[in-house]
Amino acid sequence: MGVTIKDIAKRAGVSVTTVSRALNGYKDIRPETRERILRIAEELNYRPNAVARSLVMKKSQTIGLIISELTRSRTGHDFTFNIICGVNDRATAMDYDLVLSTTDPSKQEQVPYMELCRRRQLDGVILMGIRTDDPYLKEVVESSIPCVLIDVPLVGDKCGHVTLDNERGARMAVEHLIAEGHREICMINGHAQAFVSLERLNGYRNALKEAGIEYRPERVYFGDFEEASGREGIRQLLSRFPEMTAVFCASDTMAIGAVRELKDLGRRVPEDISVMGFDDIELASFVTPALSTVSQPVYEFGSKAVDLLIRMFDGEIGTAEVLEPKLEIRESTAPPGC
Amino acid sequence: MGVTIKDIAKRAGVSVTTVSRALNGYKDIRPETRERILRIAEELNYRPNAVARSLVMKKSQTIGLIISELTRSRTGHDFTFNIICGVNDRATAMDYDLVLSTTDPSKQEQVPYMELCRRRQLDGVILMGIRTDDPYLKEVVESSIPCVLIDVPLVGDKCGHVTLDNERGARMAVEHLIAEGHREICMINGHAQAFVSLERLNGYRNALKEAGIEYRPERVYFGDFEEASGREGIRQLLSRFPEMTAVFCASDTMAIGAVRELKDLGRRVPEDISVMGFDDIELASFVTPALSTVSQPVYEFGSKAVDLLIRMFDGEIGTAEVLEPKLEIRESTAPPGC
DNA sequence: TTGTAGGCGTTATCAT
DNA sequence: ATGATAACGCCTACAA
Repeated sequence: MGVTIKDIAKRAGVSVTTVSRALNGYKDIRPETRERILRIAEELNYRPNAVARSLVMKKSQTIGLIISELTRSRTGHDFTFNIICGVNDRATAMDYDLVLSTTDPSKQEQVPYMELCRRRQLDGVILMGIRTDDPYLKEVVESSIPCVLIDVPLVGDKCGHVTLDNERGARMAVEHLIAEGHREICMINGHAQAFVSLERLNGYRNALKEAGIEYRPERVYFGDFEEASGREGIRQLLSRFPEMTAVFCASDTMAIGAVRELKDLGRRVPEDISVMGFDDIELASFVTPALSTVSQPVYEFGSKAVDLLIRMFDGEIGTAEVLEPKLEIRESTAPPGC
Repeated sequence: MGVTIKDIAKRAGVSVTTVSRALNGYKDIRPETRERILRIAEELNYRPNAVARSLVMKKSQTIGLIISELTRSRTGHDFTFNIICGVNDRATAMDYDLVLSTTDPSKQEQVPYMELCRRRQLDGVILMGIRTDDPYLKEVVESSIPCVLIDVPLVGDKCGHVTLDNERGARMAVEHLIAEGHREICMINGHAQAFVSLERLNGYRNALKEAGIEYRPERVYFGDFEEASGREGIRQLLSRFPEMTAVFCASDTMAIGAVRELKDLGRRVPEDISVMGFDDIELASFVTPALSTVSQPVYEFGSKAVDLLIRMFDGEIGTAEVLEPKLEIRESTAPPGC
């Protein structure tokens, strides 16, 4: 079936060694011989067998993108997709192939990430969607295979991460609300098993502090990033803090849930309550009112992750890549009582 | 680094052959020997090297998912993502690894699909997003490697496809419009290099015919599935056919564009003009008014594609999998003048 | 039931 | 400048 260097060697009347060297651009080969070999390879439409090469080189030119709970969360859709795009594009550009894999902690998968890595000899992996309490997180970070985490701020010898300056993003969001005149600001946060939740909470708190507004922990509802928890969150907060005029949500999905629930409750957004999201998913600009939110350069998360990984292949140690958020003001926020 | 069957053999005091057979469940091996080998493999945390195995077996237990223009089209987002999920989940369940790859015909990539296939010894590929005028389509179908196309109705010995009954879907959409009382119905179609456009056009035409409404080709605008072309399309159609009361769009993205343009033009949806979409992307139910549309079981496209592929591995010839559309009536359609 | 030997396609070492 | 030869980790006749 496939033509191999052996076929070329035979046809060119040389040894496979010579063919291999000619093909790989070694210098110690007579130009004419090289020409001839290259020509024959061309004629025969030869394609190197990456599998054989991986075996002997112990390097597969392949990186793995491992996504936790790919299918389940709706929140992830847009975010995940953009990561995939970024990773794929950059990997392709850098001449790496990409294998996609997913895990589902709830399914108690016994054969986790590293299984795949060793089996397929992946040169490195990019991990996303992992919770801080995921039992395999430790395994991955401790393993010798280079890895890059998305939104999990760990660094190690062969482990780095890329994330957003979440504290800053949240702070910008709340500062905007304050600048508009709000003082009674609640927060609907993600679950505590995500580092981003903690950092966004810090941002919320710091913004209040700087404005001289008291931080009250009971004004923070912990949801799970999904729409339903946004609905639930706003309902609870509203009943306990009827004086609230604005809410900052740690995800657009929750923000959308909050807006919908508010609508059901007969409250207007932003006239009665301002709602700020986080992420800037595609939906954010399509819903009514269009969502004011904090935008993350998600595609860059993916491409930076690949770059970081490849730098570690080249011997560098893991680092942290912290990207900058950008405020995206649309229609869901306005001065109170406006 | 990695432990191999050689290590196990040494430790167990047997030959690698015996180890290999024990591990692969051959029967011609003494139970005690097998037990011992299995135990040692466990102890050593042995993992078979898929690369080595692929080399000798000429089978990689890997399928490729090749997506044309992954990043560029916004239309594709939701559709593509769901395909990825379906393919990934099913492939994992069937014990195949997945390599993701993309092509961009506009970039004149010289090393197309088959390159990847041969290089990585992919057992088969799933292709999506390919235009009928893509130069590589022929190459793929003619090649000996099993392939499944999404939305391109070709079958061959080792080539099958999965698609929707697009004619029926479009017919259902237009029939719904007609049932609501519309008779002046225009269409915003996708580009002619997609088979689905042609079939949806057929559905539109057939629905009109069955209702005794004259089909007028000039009432069909050909866009490119993207939002901008929905805007452009509705503008042109409206100026030429002011009597129009409804429009059927071949994609939700174009429908959303049409709705937005109508809004800009001061027309109300659905009071002045009813708008029907196609695809039922996530956005469809979030925009205002929520989009009436034709739903495709996209996730199933992905999983069915994997199933079909694996059946071809087992010797079956390519077949066509045609899935059923489902009407999703929401708020963007209503009786005319309502 | 188990072992020997050869090979999968490639690269690397060491001669020549 | 080129060629044997030996890996890489695994599988599979064929022997014993």
